[in-house]
Amino acid sequence: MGDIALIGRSIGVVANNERPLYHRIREDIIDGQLDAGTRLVVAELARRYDSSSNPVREALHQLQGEGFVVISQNRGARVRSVGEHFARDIYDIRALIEPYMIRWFTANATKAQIAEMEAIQDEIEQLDGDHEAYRTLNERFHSVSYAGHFNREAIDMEERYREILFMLNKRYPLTRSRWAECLEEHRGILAAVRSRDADAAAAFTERHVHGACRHLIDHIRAGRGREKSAK
Amino acid sequence: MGDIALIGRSIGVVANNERPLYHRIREDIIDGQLDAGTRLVVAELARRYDSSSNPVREALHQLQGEGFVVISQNRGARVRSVGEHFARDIYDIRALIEPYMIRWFTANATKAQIAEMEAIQDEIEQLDGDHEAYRTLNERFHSVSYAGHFNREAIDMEERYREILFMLNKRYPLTRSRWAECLEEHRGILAAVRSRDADAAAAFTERHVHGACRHLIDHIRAGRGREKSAK
DNA sequence: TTGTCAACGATTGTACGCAATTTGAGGTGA
DNA sequence: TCACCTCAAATTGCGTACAATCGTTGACAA
Repeated sequence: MGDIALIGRSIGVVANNERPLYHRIREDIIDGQLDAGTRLVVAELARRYDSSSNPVREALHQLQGEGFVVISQNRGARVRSVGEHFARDIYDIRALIEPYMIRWFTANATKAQIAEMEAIQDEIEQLDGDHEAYRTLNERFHSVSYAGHFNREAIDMEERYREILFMLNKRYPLTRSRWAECLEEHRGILAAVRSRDADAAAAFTERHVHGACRHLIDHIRAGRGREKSAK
Repeated sequence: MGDIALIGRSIGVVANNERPLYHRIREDIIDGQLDAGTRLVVAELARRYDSSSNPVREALHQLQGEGFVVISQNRGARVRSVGEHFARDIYDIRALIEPYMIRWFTANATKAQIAEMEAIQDEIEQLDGDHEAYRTLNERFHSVSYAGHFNREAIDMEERYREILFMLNKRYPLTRSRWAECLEEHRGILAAVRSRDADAAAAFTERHVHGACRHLIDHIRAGRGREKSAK
């Protein structure tokens, strides 16, 4: 077996087949490797991911379809930059979807699922200012309740929006007061789920989303204020 | 200058530049030229739209991102087939989004917009069983209230879902009873908007969506029943 | 009838050439 | 100094060809 040829080939194959190019670019956008507004030059990306232009173009078009990328005629692709408006629009939608989803969860959750949520919440309670850990656990907390929902379209939408907002939120720290609110809201959700009170669960969830929205927008505005004064 | 070459070239250019390939395929999917489940073979489409494989591939990937097409690894693309489940999932989401949008419209509609809605509703009232016309006017009726909304993401989502459901609903006629319900619901929405009663407008809108959902699903089930007995 | 396997069709990735467009740099003139 | 023009480089978008790979199909044998 031609070792060298195989090695050369397999490096390429491994790098390419590891995962679809589309996923890799998407992840790099979400975790900030490619941050908002960055130009996405086809030739560059092809080199970067050790691929060629066709797969890159296809991935970019798909990402445009999902809203992560904006392609303009003859001007190429850019990572979608999420401004205050867009963020508020998305949170508005989440404020409708999440209560809808938690309602079903409240009615259908198994004891094991509830126990899992409680375990995660316990971990969160014991956290002490570690934002990174909080974001991860918060994600897990909510995904317990949404992952099993019957409405796959809603799940996918939620995921997309969560990812988009994730890459925006990462830039801003959680204030102490918001942290406290989050704990409060989580406790409220848990209590409601335990007692199978769908209305209460929905109400707490809506508060949770609106709270997150206000928190983010305050930070964006503060950030813009600082930018302006720096000028 | 090689005339023949130029002619060959210019025909291609004219046909291609009419509109982006992506739009043309999307429209053909929505209005049923390419119906659900159809295989989308790249070479075929390239011929059909007088283009080449690269643009087709890109268009298909973008359409996948938007949910109109499903691409499976090494098995090619198909027009997404919308089953009962998916339809209900989408209607569930619309039942959240549309009331949200009508609320804003109720608070912010200009007199001219309300008058426009009334004019469209008058036309609908005078219709007599013409389903085709009803669908068009119904679309216009609702687009008056949604097109001006501040939440662009919600508008785009609504439009996508409406198009997906449009291509499904087209296969089934409107029953007399559903027709009557629709008129009733429209009148309710109009009255609520006129009196700036957001809650009422939202309630009627939600009923409108749920009614449409039930109507469609009944037809799908009836259709399946007929298929089975035909076997 | 069932299972195997080879041929075929289609997708997927790669490569190259060419036209059209955008963009930025530099020069010109008011 | 500033507006405006020109031009060249960079990049996109499209067309084409081709190799590798995967799924499917259908013939054939057990």
